[in-house]
Amino acid sequence: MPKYQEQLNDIFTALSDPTRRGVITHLCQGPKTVSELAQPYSMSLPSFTQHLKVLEKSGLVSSKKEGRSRIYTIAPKHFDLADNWLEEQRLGWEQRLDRLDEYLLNLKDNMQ
Amino acid sequence: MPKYQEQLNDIFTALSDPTRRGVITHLCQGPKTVSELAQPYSMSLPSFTQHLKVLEKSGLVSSKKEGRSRIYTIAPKHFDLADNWLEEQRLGWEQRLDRLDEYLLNLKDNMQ
DNA sequence: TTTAAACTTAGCTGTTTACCTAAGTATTAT
DNA sequence: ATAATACTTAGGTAAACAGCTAAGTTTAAA
Repeated sequence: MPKYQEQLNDIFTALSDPTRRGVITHLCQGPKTVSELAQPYSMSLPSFTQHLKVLEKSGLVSSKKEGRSRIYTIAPKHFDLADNWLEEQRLGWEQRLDRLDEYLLNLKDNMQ
Repeated sequence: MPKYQEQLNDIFTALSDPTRRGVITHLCQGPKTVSELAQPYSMSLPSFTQHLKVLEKSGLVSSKKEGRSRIYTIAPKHFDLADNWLEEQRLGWEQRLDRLDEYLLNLKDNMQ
């Protein structure tokens, strides 16, 4: 499978879970440690860090270790991949609808 | 779980598979039957129609039976949910970066 | 130098997902 | 009426996912 497709798989998989979307929303307010991120959720830490790994694999966030904490940061660049894919689809059907419009307008003209 | 969150779950899950993204891209060219959609994929029909069900559950496509065929159509409105969520996150961190910029500018001014 | 904090690793369980084959139903063509 | 087309349903398997507890490691504080 092409790398681009795998990236989209990972990104959309990462976004398909409410806990992970929540983490992203929190990270938009700035970098945070694992325990800061985990605090709002009633989930064991190992379960929670699994979600963080899924997010990091997708490239939507990155992390680095500082002392005994790990700090997560949002990685805006990877959002563009998701955005762009959605935008391309939209472009596809809009072009199609434009052609359809044109066709219908021609049809109307020819009927007068 | 709130309905909006479940919708996002379903939409991003639907988009997390390359076969399903492919179907969406094909449907952007106009409505198609199950067998037209299935034709490019080397997969059993029951496996393929399962993907179509996932897509339909997400609301990204809709279908109706016509004779012995089922015709699938893209449902643009539901793309906005995904788009909007991504846009909101982007807004979140951009506002934060703006505040940070302002802060740093002030800092610089006060140092002169 | 012990103790506490902040993760991390290992290993287990139930559920969902992605595929398959085989057989069934409904509609259309002959 | 028969046969072919276009799905649909039923049921099975292997792998991935989301959660858990218990036990480890590394770093910082007392």
